[in-house]
Formats: sequence, C-alpha cells, structure tokens
Amino acid sequence: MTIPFHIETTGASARTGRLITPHGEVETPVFMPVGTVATVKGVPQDLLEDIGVQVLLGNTYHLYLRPGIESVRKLGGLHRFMSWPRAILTDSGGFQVFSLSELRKISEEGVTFRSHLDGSSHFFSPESATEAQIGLGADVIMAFDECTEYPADRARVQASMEMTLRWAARSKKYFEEHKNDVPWTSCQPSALSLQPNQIPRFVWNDKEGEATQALFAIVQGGMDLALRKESAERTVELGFPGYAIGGLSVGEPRSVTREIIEATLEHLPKDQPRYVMGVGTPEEIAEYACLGVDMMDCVLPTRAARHGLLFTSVGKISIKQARYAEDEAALDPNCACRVCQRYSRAYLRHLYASNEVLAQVLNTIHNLSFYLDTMRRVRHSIRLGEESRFLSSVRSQVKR
RNA sequence: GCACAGGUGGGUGAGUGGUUAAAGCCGACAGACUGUAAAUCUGUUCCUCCUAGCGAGGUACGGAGGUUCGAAUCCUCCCCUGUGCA
Repeated sequence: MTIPFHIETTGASARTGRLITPHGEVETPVFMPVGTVATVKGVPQDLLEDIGVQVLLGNTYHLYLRPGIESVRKLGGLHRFMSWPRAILTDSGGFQVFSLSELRKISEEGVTFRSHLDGSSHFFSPESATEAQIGLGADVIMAFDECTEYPADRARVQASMEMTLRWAARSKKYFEEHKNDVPWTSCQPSALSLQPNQIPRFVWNDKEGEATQALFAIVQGGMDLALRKESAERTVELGFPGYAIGGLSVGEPRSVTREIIEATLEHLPKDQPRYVMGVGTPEEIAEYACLGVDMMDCVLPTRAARHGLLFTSVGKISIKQARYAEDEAALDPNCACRVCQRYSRAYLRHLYASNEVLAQVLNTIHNLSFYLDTMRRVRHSIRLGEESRFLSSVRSQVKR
C-alpha cells in the first residue's frame, strides 16, 4: 500500500489536496523546509511544529555520511531519531551528483563520491540510495537521479535524462523488493506523549499492514521542452505514486524555470502529487502552486535567513543594513509570526551584527513562517477560486 | 633620571632604501544566495577630479630636520608609550 493522495479542490490549473502519509496528513500545495542533516538549521522541532511545518526534507547523502544509515535505523528511523512525528521526505542524493561535481565520478552503475567531510570514497547507486532511504524510513523517498547541469547541450541532456530513467526503473525495482524493511511499520502521530518533565518520546505502534513509504520518481530533460515531455511520459510509464520535476534552479533564467514547470506538468498525471524540487522565492512558490504544483522544497528561506536576508510582505529585507539600526518597527508589519510579534528590526539587526546565534534562529523562524503562511494563503485562495487575484497581490507586494 | 623595546590607515598588525595609497586579519558598508561542502561567498573601505581607468592630482606610516635620484624604512634632535633599574 502506498500513500494516498486526495485532490480536494481544482482551479484552472491549481488544486488543493491531501497527502496521507504514515506520519500524518499533508495539505497541498505544501512547502517543505529543508533539514538536510536531520535538522532545520537553527530551529528546534517543536517550534517547526508550532509554525505549521507539515513535512520536512532530509538528505540521504549527508545522513549516510553522518551519522550513518545503520545508526539511524537502529535508533528507529529518521522520525524517531530526530524526534519529528510528522512527515519526512528524503532526497536521494541525486542533487549531490550535481552540486558536488568536483568530488564525484559518474558511471552507468552509479556515482562515486569523495566525502566532503573527510575525502573518503563512497559509492551510490539507484539500489544503494534506495536501500539507504528505506533505512532512514522517510514517508516519501526519491528515486536516485542525475540532476543535469546547466548549460548542457542537447545530446548531453538527453543522455543524462535517459540514464535517470534507467536509474528510476532500478530504484523502483529495488524498492518493490525491499519496501518492507522500513524501521517502523506504522505510527500514530497523535500518540506523541509529552508529559511534563519528561523527555518527549513517540509511542510507536507496530500494527501490520499499514501505509508504507512511497517512492517518487524525478523528471529531468534540462531546458528542452521535448526532452522534458519524453522524460515525463517515460517516467510515468514506469509507474510511481508521485512525480518530481528536477534539474531546475541550476542557473537558468527564472522565466525558463517557469516555462519548464508549466510544460512538464501537462505530461504528469493530474491525480497524483507533483513535486518541483529546489524552488523558490515566496512569489515563485505561490506562482508554481497556482500552476498546479503540489509540493516544493528550497533551502532559500533557511539559508537566506542565516545570511540576513528576510522575506516579508513588504519585500526583501537585508537586516544587516545600517538603515535598520534604530528601526523600532516589527520586521514585517503584516506578519503574525512570533518573531515579528516580539522583536524590532533594530534588535534583529543587532543580533546579526553581533554574530549571535539567536539571529539565525529568529531569522529562520520568520522566513519559514512567511513561506508557510504564503502557502496557507495560496491554498485558501485556490479553495475560493481566487488564485489569480492572490498571485497579482503577491507580485505587487514584491515590487515595493 | 638611566637602560632597553616600541610608536604604521577605523582597530590589530606586516613591511627595514625603489611597481607601497602601504599585505593579512578584524571592523564598517554594500551585494549574492533557489532538491544545503553555505553562521558562507563576493565587492568597496584616505581625499578631490575626470574621458571612470591596473586614470590624473593631493595628502599619509609620532613631530621637526637631514642623507639619497628616491625614505614608513638610514641619521640627528624632540614628543609619547611599555618594561626593567634607580
């Protein structure tokens, strides 16, 4: 049994829905904060729950290197290890094939990485990446792919796309044969016991036959519409419970990103979840959601926060700027998050300038709150059939 | 008072006769960041002018003189700081 996806409302192209994972339901379209090494840098899990994070992204490559898949498995899987009762999606390591280009060697069989931590050599294949993700036990796991670099010529994009296709088939085969090896069989998120003065622990039910992990595949094809179409159709033929559009936000112009997303979505099943990997700004995720994208993830809100760049309803704010030194106003006058409710721009700037860790914590909480709130409003507007009006209001805010 | 050591740009600190307006680091200011090798990275940081450039001029290494084609660098005196001895 795989994870069910129910579409609730449908607009022109946008839709809202529910993804029923073994660790709770996820309202879509959803933004998934990135918690690469089993943490959203700077923000504790209980706070992530408070601000409404429904699903987190983890990274197979990083967790494989440290603490190691076996450790996580022994500790009950990633949810239990990091004390996160809600849904998790793990990336397969395919993006590291792209981002660690200096440190890897690709062959049909798989990819040899040199660890960015200690230089040691490691081999990832569709089979081993899938095995690792089963060991981590995320609710949604991703087929091992090659995130094609940009720019790349057509022959290169085609060859890369076809290899990703073969790797998707291998990932699926391995998954079908081993999907019962997850470190949990089921759990009830509501069973989280949080007694006073007690270390929070989950109560894990071991009922048989409950929902298992779902393996999503990734469409590649570079910036070539025909190759995207071919990649989408052939991936769909292989049959997966959900599909991702990968290989974007790798340096191409934003107009191209949008064009590829829009064109690729047409070739993906309308009744299954569609996930665009690695996007975007608040305006972009709102826009893509209105195109019919159900899931997105991005390091931008968390990384930018750590670098002093904050997304607000009045545009981007670089909190390090001298102009905020004596600004008593809330960071974002229209934001209800705990940071905007409590602290002034002057204080946030001071924390940043002083290199205090609280700056990272507060900035990240705000940016994530802003992203999640944006998606909440997108869902609301889709339900009301007013997504185009919502989009134009978001765009006009950005211009200010 | 004597003897050493030392005084360099916002700070620290290299530099001991010639591409030195003066390294590096810090600070300050600005920019970047999109399936996280990212609490990271990039740029600017004496003044003036323009045709905006490895452009022109000015000022600058405690102060004043001097040696030299040329001085932050060598010499003399003075001022100041630190340490030790009286």
